[in-house]
Amino acid sequence: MFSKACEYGIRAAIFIALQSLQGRRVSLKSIAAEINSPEAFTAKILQQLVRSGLVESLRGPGGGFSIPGDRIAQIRLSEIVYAIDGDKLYEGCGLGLEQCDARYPCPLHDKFVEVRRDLRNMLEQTSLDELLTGLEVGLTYLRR
Amino acid sequence: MFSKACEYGIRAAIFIALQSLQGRRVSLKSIAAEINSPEAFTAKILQQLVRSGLVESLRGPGGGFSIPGDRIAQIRLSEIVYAIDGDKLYEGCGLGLEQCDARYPCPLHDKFVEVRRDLRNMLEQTSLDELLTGLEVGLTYLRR
DNA sequence: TTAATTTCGGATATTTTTGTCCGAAATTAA
DNA sequence: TTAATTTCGGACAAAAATATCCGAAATTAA
Ligand code: SF4
Ligand code: SF4
Repeated sequence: MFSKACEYGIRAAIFIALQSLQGRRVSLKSIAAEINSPEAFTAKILQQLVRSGLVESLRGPGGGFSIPGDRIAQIRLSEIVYAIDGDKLYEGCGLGLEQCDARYPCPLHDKFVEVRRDLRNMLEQTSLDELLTGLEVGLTYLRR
Repeated sequence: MFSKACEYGIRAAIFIALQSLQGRRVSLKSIAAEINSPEAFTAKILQQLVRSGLVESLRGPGGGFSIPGDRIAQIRLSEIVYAIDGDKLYEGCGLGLEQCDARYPCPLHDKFVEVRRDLRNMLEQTSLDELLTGLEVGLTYLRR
């Protein structure tokens, strides 16, 4: 459904948020270890999130990544997906018939648009903090 | 949403079905031209559909691809997708957290499963002939 | 039988996605 | 100031998806 990059991005964001809640900044190293992702590749993705303003970073000893407390409830999954995958998710038609005449939609059109809209809605309505509430038991659930 | 291979496969199947209804067998060449897809790549995909028993092929002059009339109403989009992309569509979790403990689902779980189930239902409930009925005006809509 | 047509199958090439390496820049602390 | 730590950025590498090439096999018709 999503690209690997997107999966890593979401998982990383969840972990960062979880630690930020407890006032901890987390290093790339610990993130990659926690979410079980390739370190250097994860770094690239984190940079995208930083540039998009979804995550804050600080260099040097004691540095790392964090998300300000008030942002955790604001940030939606859709923002993370968009920062990484762009609007790939929202454009075009499942059949690859992007230029088909919208005035004569195929029978699949309504159903297809509906499924995609549902996915979009889900991502837009789900904030980062919502994902944390189910993880109170531990971080096990972020690993494969 | 789908792979390119899958898109070409669906479009090709639609065109073959449309022509088969009128008793015409269609060549790889005409398929690729009609659905605007790379010829050799399309050939590979058609072979997958043939091996899966969704499409019939005949070699030699006058040969080509076809779908028996009675099969056109039977074949579901899900079968085409499955023949090409396998069960990629149905497995795992959108976050890539496949081994997370299902007893402690994150808040996204229900929503995510629902979206995927809707997509699956849509594909399973849509037969090839349904897609044809919207195309009576012409084949223009199969091109980009 | 011969030639033409068309799918089949394997090898190869290109592009995109995923992943790695390494040095530079920033920050902190000794 | 120096050394250590950590993110940043660009170049590079590997893997997967997409796409091409070409000859073999099957079929048809002359
Ligand atoms: S009408 Fe059918 S083919 Fe056209 S965009 Fe909608 S789903 Fe795709
Ligand atoms: S509970 Fe959450 S993380 Fe686990 S499979 Fe479901 S959606 Fe994915």
